[in-house]
Amino acid sequence: MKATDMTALAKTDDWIDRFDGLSRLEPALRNVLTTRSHVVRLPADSVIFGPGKSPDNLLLLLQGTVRVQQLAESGREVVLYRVTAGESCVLTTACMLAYEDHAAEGIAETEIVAAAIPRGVFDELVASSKEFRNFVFRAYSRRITDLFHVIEDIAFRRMDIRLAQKIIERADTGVLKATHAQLAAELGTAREVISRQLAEFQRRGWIAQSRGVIEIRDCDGLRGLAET
Amino acid sequence: MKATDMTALAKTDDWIDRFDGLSRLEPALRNVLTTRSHVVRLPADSVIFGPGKSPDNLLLLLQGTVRVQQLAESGREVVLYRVTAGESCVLTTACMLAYEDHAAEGIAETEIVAAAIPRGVFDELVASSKEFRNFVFRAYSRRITDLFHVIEDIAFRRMDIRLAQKIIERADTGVLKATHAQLAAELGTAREVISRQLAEFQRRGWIAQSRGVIEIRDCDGLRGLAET
DNA sequence: CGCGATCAGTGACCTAGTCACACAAGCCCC
DNA sequence: GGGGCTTGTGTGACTAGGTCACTGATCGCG
Repeated sequence: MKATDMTALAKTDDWIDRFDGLSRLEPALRNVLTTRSHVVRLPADSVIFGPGKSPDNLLLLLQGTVRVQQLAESGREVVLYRVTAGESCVLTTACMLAYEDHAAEGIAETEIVAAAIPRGVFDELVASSKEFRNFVFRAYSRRITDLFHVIEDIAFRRMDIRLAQKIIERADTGVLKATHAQLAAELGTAREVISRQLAEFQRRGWIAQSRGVIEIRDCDGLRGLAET
Repeated sequence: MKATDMTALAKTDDWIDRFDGLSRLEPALRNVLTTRSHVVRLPADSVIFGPGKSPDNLLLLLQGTVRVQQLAESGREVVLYRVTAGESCVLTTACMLAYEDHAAEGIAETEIVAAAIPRGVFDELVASSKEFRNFVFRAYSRRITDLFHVIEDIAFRRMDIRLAQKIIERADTGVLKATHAQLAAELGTAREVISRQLAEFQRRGWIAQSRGVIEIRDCDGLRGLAET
């Protein structure tokens, strides 16, 4: 489905059903959602929020993915989680709406289409609908679980294992388009570390590499490591 | 103020004012809170929640502190944040209420006194009060900010700096009672690393050590490192 | 006093992150 | 199609941090 189709779809209330938990909203509230939220389209690489730029809408992603990452002064970064179509950005929104400027930012990885719920409407829905509250708290819960997982990974897991997992996770058709530097930012490490690990994976025949591209040659080999 | 006093206090609605944002609750809602929540006292080292043990009350801490930490299979751990008197445990509660069992647990560091708000009352208050909603979302925000900070620390900061900060932060009167193993768990590292760093701090005359006790001798020295 | 439990110190070794490079591949633009 | 630029990758030497297998020190307690 193309973005233009989504824009049309958003005029009806059908898109609500893409969001786990919102499908059971009472008709009146569906109406509130659809009439008082608007659809936005943003090009790839847009900064959705970031230091000094907090959103005042709750975004429900209809299409595309948003990457949320943490930046350090040193220039290093680490990806915290991704928001995909059918998910909401509650955490960061509510987080922003109240507190200090922190060093996390959300970036559109692809062109995105989203329903933007103004803060007032959000508040109204939270007040009037148990379903919506469940939706919101469930979304929070999911993100926080993700964060816990990230912390566990960074603090306790070996780089080679994390890298193997990441390659498997992000290589659609056995091919992953990413530079070593991008993978390093993804995992919160240095580029050289990735280069060395990938060289080892290649030596073992698990992958083949060329500039900006990693091709999986032996998925079982990778998986064997990843599941250690 | 002793715990017994707090128990008495909790019978009036005064304790509400200890919680940032709840002080502006309308009288009717204050009443809901005080009549339908009960005060609990738990001894030090109680497990408030953990794998396989999710709370069904929202706790508002009146006295004591709760440590929330992440456990790894390897046995290593890391402290995520602490909940202190006048704060709530929203994050973990709401987190638990919805999703999978994860590897975080909350432990009473001291004897604690808390107001326990049943899930139903929580839901009712979120629905009926803008103040309460703000309170909840602000609490979330704070915790998430803490988590972001933890991630930044673990991923990008040097151990010696983190250790120096932790010592300053947790040494009340210039003295910190903690074993090397406890500090290691606090920072998510290994005991040996802490031992070596502390030996170095001692060599520089910043601290003095004895079994289970660290005494600050030159706070400026420590601070100089911590603020690097 | 003697004994077990807990706490701290140490050396050898491995993994990860840093620094300073060299080199290679694509890209543009005459 | 040969310069020059930018971006991506490879490498060696070094430091920081984590693991393992110990030893010795200290404490509590019967």
